[in-house]
Amino acid sequence: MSDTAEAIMDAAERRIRGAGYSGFSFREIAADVGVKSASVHYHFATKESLGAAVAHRYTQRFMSSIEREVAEGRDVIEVWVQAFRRSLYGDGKMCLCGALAATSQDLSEEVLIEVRRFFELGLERLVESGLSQERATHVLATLEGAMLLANVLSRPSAFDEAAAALST
Amino acid sequence: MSDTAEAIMDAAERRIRGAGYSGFSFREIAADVGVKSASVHYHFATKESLGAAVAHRYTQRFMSSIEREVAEGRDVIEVWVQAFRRSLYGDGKMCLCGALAATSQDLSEEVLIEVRRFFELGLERLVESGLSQERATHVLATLEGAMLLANVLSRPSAFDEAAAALST
DNA sequence: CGGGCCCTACCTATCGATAGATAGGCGTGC
DNA sequence: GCACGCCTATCTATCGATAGGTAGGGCCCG
Repeated sequence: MSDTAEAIMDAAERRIRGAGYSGFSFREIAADVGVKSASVHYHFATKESLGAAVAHRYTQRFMSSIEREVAEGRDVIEVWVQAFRRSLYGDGKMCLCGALAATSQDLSEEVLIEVRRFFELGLERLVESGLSQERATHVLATLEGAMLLANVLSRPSAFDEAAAALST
Repeated sequence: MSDTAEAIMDAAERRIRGAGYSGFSFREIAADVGVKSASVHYHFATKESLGAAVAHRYTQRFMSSIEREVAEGRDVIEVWVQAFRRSLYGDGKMCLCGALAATSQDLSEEVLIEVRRFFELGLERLVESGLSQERATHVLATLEGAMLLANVLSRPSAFDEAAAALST
């Protein structure tokens, strides 16, 4: 994976987390990176393949981070809350897969598969950590919803308010 | 408000709930209603004004329904859970304002104001019903996140799993 | 060594489709 | 007769995608 391809994925990730799948274009990404839109097509043949690649990388990174911290013996719920919280307070944007999931009906199959994978893997990890299926779904839903509220209200503290009940 | 204008808002609401703000066009709406795109512009000068009008109507209807049911003496949490659940099981789509909020960074100010209003009014109503600020935020976040998961996973039962903890 | 060859990583230019938006005309009913 | 509702036709901008070309680096073969 070349530096340019990485930079393209970074730019696409930023754009998607702010404005969803329809919220970014090859020209914008190209401008962000400093190349022409045709060069973005060189690295990613279609918009779908770029979207899917970004979602896949996001999921890998996210789950790896979670697994590493859980392996350190930290409380599972706390690890998940902090993973989302870092992302929110870091740049004030949505969870990438949350932003994509909200408009799931205009995602191509290729992208949808990757987005679903994020949520399925997430629930799987939570259940493996000892939570019931109900509790796992509740935790993931609350964290995604908390990101949504904090973002749209431009009030990060809304995330903490919503997530507080998970820790008790 | 003419029948056509109502039909335009109905069509826009359906499209937005499935694919977000960028996920609908004047031509699609026009085809849904059975007129030409220029006629949609006759009723709503700009896409922004249509989006804002739809979000405003959605909020009004939603809050009115909630208030009516709460006035009947039903449990507040149960009323909120059922309001979202009906929408999900009815047509398998997102909460309109949730779908818009997820891509808040590419909404115009006009639309963003209406979307924010939904969440601010919602929190206000929940607090007025006796919930703490934290609890109100938790409930709204969980319900929005539960809609998100149920939709992207095409598994309505995920909503019930996520929301179950709210009723206990 | 060096010429031929292919590959990577970009470029310019352009395609057809579609987006939101507008101008101006036609017909119906009060 | 004029306001309303909808039309045809068209505009400009932008979309994802493609065609075709170029600079430069590595590699093999004689």
